[in-house]
Amino acid sequence: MKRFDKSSITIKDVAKRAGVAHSTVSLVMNDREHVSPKLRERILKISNEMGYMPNMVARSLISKKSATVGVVFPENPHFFTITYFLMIIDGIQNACKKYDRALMFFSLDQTKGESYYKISRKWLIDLMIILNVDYTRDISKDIRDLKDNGIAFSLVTKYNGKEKVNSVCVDNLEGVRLALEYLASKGHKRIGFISGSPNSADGPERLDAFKVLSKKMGFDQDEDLIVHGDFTFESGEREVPKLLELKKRPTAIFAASDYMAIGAMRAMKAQGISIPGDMALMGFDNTLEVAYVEPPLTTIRQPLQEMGEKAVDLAVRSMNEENFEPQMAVLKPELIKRQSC
Amino acid sequence: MKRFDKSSITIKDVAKRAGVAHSTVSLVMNDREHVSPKLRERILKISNEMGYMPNMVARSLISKKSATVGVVFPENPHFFTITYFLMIIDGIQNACKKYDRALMFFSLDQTKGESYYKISRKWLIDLMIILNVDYTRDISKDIRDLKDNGIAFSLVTKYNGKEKVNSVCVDNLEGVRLALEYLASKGHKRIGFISGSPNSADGPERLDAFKVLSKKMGFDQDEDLIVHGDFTFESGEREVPKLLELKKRPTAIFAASDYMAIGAMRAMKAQGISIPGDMALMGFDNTLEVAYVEPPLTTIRQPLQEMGEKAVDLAVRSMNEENFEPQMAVLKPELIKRQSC
DNA sequence: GTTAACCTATGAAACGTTTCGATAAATCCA
DNA sequence: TGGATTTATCGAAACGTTTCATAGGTTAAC
Repeated sequence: MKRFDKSSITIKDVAKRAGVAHSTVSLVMNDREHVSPKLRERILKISNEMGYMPNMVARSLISKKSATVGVVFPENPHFFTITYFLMIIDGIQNACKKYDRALMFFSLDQTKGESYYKISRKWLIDLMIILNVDYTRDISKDIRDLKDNGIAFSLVTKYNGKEKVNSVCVDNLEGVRLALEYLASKGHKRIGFISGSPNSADGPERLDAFKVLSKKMGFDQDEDLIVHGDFTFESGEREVPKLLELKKRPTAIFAASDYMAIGAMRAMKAQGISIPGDMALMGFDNTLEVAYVEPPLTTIRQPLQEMGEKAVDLAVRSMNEENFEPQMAVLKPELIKRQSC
Repeated sequence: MKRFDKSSITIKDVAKRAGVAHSTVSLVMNDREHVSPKLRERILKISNEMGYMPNMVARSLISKKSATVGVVFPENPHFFTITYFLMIIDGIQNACKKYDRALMFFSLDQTKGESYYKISRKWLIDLMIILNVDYTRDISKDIRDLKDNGIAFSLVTKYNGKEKVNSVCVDNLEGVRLALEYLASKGHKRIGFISGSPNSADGPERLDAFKVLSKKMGFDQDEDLIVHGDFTFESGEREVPKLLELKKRPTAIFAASDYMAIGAMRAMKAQGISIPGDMALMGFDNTLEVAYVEPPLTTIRQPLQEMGEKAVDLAVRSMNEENFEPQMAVLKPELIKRQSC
């Protein structure tokens, strides 16, 4: 096993060259007071000449802060191909730039069930973004550990535990309302719904919203107009035939995620159903792909990038502001009209 | 500014509880020899009870290794929405799991032109993957610094400098050949080409391959059958009209990237051109989106996930094997037949 | 029964920072 | 001018590890 040891320039090297104590150089590097302007100037010049670069790891060890944003993501074989998450991450990366932090990723299956808190301790992550919590797993102890130890974090999902935490989510009721009102305006009153995963925050919320609003708006109320997916493409493709087989077919289908809508679209095409001619189709999320499908999918946009950025903003505030109360940011969805309705 | 200081369990805490020196605990934690089985057992038990977790930062500082893979990515406003890179990253993440390393990202615009080497020193990154080198920037000094200091790295692009380095790329000549032979087999002999960015490795390579092969295969050789894009959607949309305006139109268009092909597709649709009825269209890459466009795009697959994984594999080997010679891995492309030809 | 060889465990030093109390120098005020 | 106050700089300690030379304690060999 090779080692690299040609050591790089440290704060002590700079100090020696400048003929001062290395603690003084440290003060300069951190823009702290109590250093005379001319000495500061001189040290800065020398450190530039020498190409000094602070060692973030040593800094991290002593200060117990890491200058990173740690993103914890759920077990998923091909996480980095799921554009839903990636748009959130794009927002997170934006924020990283703003706060000058590097980005670290931790996959839950890799960390073998280690708690969020343990991950943060292990890597001295002081700012953590938690994506898409699995509701079958009880994370309340974990959340408490994070809070008790003063680690700043946000969830990008709704959190139902009793602890007050930073979280960012979309207004699902409003999103479903936008969709249903739009479909109603197109004359639909018999609407099929493909629900999302019951083990998430969004799945049940959108389902409830659909039930409540479709009743209120006077749509057909048959039990079998609702089928149950899990947000994935495959589940959309699998579930939509149940709607198509109904003696009395819906005139529009609303899927609780874009992936399911695209899956449904494939299944519908396979049966020769024309969209929107024979049947209208709507999705939810506005992920990257949906502008490219044929027909381009009408959907409800979740402001995913904003959500990622906001999650970091909140965590940063709870780190910096003395009496910051953790908060839930509920962002507004938006109707994106394309050609599938 | 709040601080979190409720300190966590360290190796010394475990040592104290076990009544041994902390260096002994260290030996146990690292599975090193020279510890009697029964003591090892006891220490392991105690450390589990106490929930000990090694501090990776301290470990990193002393060992000058970081247990991470650092990915350096090019300046790009929305990097995390570019599926081309993300598929590579998905492969890198796979490898991270395999080698039990965490993933770190460094955006070149954020690091404000810091050299790769400086980034690696700053964060003690000992394994680095460099995505998509900009050929207008001379990185040879940077590359030499990395090599001289024993930092393992791979480029995910072809590297033309004189230093031997790990790199992973696709066989562009073969890819273009697959595309052209397929088009020829469909009876095309007048083929328009949209080239990629001249500041990359792949752009000029695919362009040259097109020129050479299209001559060899006896296709029409008009200068204006070639237009110049930069791999982006917008450039495809912008450039393709030049081909459509030709007095003698091509019967097929081959774009050097999928994004350009999709852009071209939009422009062609806007002019009422039917694909593949009026004109065939091929892309290159097989990014995520192209299966969803209408018609689904026939393209040349780059094995992006494999490339990401291979890049890490090579870097790991050059770190672990005493006399490992850096190598260039040229992966084979593959023809993906869909419905645009 | 002595010496050599080995194995286990130890303690100190090191990694590159930040922080903090102490000291020295400079400035102030009377 | 001298004491008090402020400012500038320093040195040591700490962060949580790994590593390495060394000291005891066993065992093996003669």
